[in-house]
Amino acid sequence: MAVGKLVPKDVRILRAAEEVFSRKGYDQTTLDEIVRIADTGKGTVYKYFKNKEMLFYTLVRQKNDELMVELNAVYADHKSFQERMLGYARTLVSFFYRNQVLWAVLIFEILTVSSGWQLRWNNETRTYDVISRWGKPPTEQEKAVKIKFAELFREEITVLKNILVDAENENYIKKQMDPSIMAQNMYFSLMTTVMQGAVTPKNMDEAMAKFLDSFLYGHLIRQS
Amino acid sequence: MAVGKLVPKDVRILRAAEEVFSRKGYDQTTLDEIVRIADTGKGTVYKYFKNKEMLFYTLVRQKNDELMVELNAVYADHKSFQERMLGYARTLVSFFYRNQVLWAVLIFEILTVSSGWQLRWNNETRTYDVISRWGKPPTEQEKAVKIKFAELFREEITVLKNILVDAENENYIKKQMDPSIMAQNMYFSLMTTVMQGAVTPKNMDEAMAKFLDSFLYGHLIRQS
Amino acid sequence: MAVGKLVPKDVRILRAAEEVFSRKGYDQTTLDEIVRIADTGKGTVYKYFKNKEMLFYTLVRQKNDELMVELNAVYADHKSFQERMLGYARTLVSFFYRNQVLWAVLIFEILTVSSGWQLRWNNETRTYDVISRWGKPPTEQEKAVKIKFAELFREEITVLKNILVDAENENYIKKQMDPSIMAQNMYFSLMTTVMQGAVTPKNMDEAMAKFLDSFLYGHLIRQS
Amino acid sequence: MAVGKLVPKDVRILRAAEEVFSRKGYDQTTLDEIVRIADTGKGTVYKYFKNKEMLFYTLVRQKNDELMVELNAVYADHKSFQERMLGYARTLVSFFYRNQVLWAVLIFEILTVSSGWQLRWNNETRTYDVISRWGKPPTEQEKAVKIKFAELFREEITVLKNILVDAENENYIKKQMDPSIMAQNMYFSLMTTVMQGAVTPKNMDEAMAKFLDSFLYGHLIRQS
DNA sequence: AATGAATGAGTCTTCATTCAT
DNA sequence: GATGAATGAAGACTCATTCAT
Repeated sequence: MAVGKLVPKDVRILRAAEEVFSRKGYDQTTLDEIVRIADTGKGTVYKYFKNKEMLFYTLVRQKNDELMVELNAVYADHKSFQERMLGYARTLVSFFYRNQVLWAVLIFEILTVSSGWQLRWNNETRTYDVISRWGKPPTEQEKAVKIKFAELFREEITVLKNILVDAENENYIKKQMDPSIMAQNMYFSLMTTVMQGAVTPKNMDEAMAKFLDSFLYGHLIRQS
Repeated sequence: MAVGKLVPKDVRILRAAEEVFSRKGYDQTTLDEIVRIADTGKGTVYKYFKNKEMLFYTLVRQKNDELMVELNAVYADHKSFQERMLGYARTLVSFFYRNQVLWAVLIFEILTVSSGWQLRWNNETRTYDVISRWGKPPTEQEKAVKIKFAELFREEITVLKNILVDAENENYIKKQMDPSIMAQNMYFSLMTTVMQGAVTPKNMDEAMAKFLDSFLYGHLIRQS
Repeated sequence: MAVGKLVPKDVRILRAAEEVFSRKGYDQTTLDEIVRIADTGKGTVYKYFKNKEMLFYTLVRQKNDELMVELNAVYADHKSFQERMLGYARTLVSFFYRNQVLWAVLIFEILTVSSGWQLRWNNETRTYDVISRWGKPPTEQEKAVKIKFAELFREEITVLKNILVDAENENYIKKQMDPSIMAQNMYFSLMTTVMQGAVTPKNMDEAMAKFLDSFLYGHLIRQS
Repeated sequence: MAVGKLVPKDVRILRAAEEVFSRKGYDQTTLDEIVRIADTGKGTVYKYFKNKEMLFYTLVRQKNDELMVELNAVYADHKSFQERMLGYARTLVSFFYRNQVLWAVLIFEILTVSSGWQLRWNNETRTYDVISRWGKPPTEQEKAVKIKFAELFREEITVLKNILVDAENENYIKKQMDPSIMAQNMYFSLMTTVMQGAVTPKNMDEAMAKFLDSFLYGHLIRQS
C-alpha cells in the first residue's frame, strides 16, 4: 500500500496510525511501525502531534467528525422515527464495521477507570462529574484528556437521544426510561453486535429491521 | 486496605491483582505494583502463577466460577421466563457492578481484533473458528489462550441462551433472531448499561423491570 | 582504554562486547557492562544487534572472516605441505593468542551438549545431523543457531583438511585417519596449546617447528 | 530414574547434580531442577554444600578421585611406554565419554580468563602464578577457588607427564618439547577428540592404536 | 533435621521521546 | 524542515540463597 509521496506528511501519518492502531490497539502500537508505514521520520510525527496520545486523539476526532456529518444528515433528512432509526443504525453499524478496533480501543480508554477515577456526564449541570474511587483525584490536565475522549461518544449518542426525545414528544414511543440511557444502551448494543460479527454489511438491512421491530413491538407472543 | 498477614500469599496476590488490573487494565498493570500492594516479593507471584497472563486468567476464572454458580441457580430455581430473566439480569448486573473494569478489560482482550485475527464460535462444529484478517494466522498456543478467555463469556451467555430457547419452545416469545445472538446482545447491553453508571444496586429493581418490559412489549405506543 | 568519540557506536559496542565476553564468558556477560564500557545506551545495542546472541555472533563472525582471509591466503600462496602447515599453524596460533577466551567461549557453546543434543557434520549429506541424547529434540530455530556457530569452526578447519588431503593425494603423508578428524584434532590441539600459555608469539616459530617435526617424524627414537 | 530412598541425601544430591550439570552446564543448571530430581528440599542442599559452586566442586572432585585411582593403576601396573600410553588413553577416553559435558564445563571455568586474570602453573616454584591482564587482581579467596579447580586437571595430566618423562629417560622417545606441555597437548587432544564424537567406546581401540602410531612414527611417508 | 515458601537483586528487552545534523 | 540515531526508564521474569516451621 504505497502512500503517494504528494500526500502531506501529517495525512500519511494519520493513515498509517489508523492502520496500526486498528490492528494492535493503543498500547501495542509502536511509533516505529507507524513511521515505517508512513514512510517518514519519527521526528516528523512529533512535529505534527504532541505525543502518541494526541496522535490517537486526532485520528479518532477526525473519524468522529466524518461520522457526525452523516448522523446529522440522517436526523435532518428524515422526519419519521422509523426512518431516522433505520438510518442512524445503518450509518453507525457501517461505521463500526469499518472502525471496529479503533472504537473498541476508544471505549476502553473511556469506560475503564484508569487511575481510581471515572467521568460521568451530568445531564443537569451539562458537564462531567469526577467519580473518584481511590487514590488521588485527577489533575485538571488528566481530566481534560478524558473529557476529550468522552465527548466523542457523547456527540454520537446525542443524535440518537434526540431521535428518541422527538419520538416521545410526538407520543410515538413510551416515556419509559431516561432517553439518554436508552440511547446509550442502543448505541453500545449496536456496537457489540458488530464486534461479535453478528452483523455485517451483507445482512445489515435484515438485521436492522429485526432490531427495530423488536424495539417497537417487543418479543412477547400476544395471547389474544 | 490493609491486608491481614494471615491471609495466604496467593490470595493476597489475587486481591492486589484485582485492584490493579481493575484500575489500570491489562497492559498498564505492572507486577511491581501488584507486589507492592500484596506486600510480597516478585518471585512469590511467579511461584503461584506461571506469568502475568495466567495471573489475570486465574483471577477472572475465579470470578466467573462464582458467577456461574449463581446463574445456574437462577436457571434451576425458576421455571417462568420472567422470573428467570429478572433473576439472570439482577445477578449479572450485580456482578458487573462489582467487577466493572475487570470485565471491560476482559472484553477488550477477547472481542477485539488485536493481532489480525479473531475467534468466532461455530455453533455447528461446537468449536471456535479463526477469522483471520491480515498477517500470520495465530499459532495453536495463541489460539488456545484466546479460547481460554472466550470460554468465560460463552459460559455466562449460554445460560441466557438456554432461557431464551426454553421460552421459544414454549411459544412464549417470538422466534425472531438466532437466540445465541440475542443472548449476546442482551448480555453486552446489560454490561454497558452498568458501565455507564445507568444502573446501580439502588435503582436496579426498577431498571430491570423496565428492561424486561421493553424486551417483551416493545416501546411502541399502540394506536388502537 | 578510552574509546574515541568519533568511533561509530556499533564499533564501540563490538569492542566493548569483545572485552566483556572475553572476560566473563557468554552467560556471565551483562549488557549493562557492555553498555557502560561502550559509553552508550542500552537501546543503542538493540538498534544494531537483534539481541545478545546476535551481538556475540556478529563479533565472532567478524573475527572469523578476518582469520579466513589469512588462512585462505596461506593455502593459495604456498604449494609445499610443510610451508602450508607452518603458515596455517602460525596464522592460527597468532589468532588464538589474540582471541583466546572468545574462542573458548565459542567452543563451549558448540561442542558441549547443553540441551540434550549435539550437532555433527555429516560429510556425505553435507549437512549437520542432530545427535539427540535425551529430552526433546531441538526446534528448527535452535538448530539453526547452533549451526551458525558450528559453521565458523568448520570453515577454519576445512582449510587444514584440504592441506592434508592434498598431501595425501601427493603421497606425501600416510592415509591413516579420516583427514577431517585429523584436521579437527590438530586444530583443537593448537588451540589448547595456546590456551595453556605454552605457545606465545615469542616462542612460536620454534614451537611450530617442533610441532610439525613431531607430526611428520613422530617421537620415537629409532633403534636401528 | 528413581533414586532409592535409602541412599543418603548427599549422595542423592550429587547424583542429581551430575545429571543436571552434565545436561545444562554450570550457569544453566538450577538448584530447583537438582532438588526435584534428588527428591529432597532446597535447604538440604545448603546443609551439605556451602553453595552451588561447592556442590559443583565436590562433584568433579569426586569424579577426579575415581579417575586418578584408575590412572595411577595404569602407571603402576605397566612398565612399557606403549602399554602405559594405551592404558592411559583408554582410561581417559572412557572417562571423557562418560563425563563429557561435566569436564567441558570444568575446562571452561578454569582455562578461561573470567575476571581479568588467569592461573598458570609455575613448574619451578611449584605453585600457581596469577597472570593479571586487567582490572583488579583477584582476592585470595577467588584465587583459592580457581586453584581448587585447576588442581584437578594438573593431577590427571601429571600422570601422563610422568609416563613421558620415564620414556625420555629411557631414551625411548625424543627430548623434544617440555614434557609438561606435551602432556597437556595430548590430554586436551584426547578430550576434544571425544567431544567431537570422533572416538566412542566402539571404535576406541582402533582409534587409540592409530593415535599412538602417529605419535611414535609420524605421518610422513618415507621416501627411501 | 528437613523442608520449601519467600525473597529481591539482577537480566534481557522494549519503546516513547529527544535533539544533533 | 525533516530525520533517525541515541537514550534510559521501565517491565516481565529468573534463581541462588535464606529462614521460619
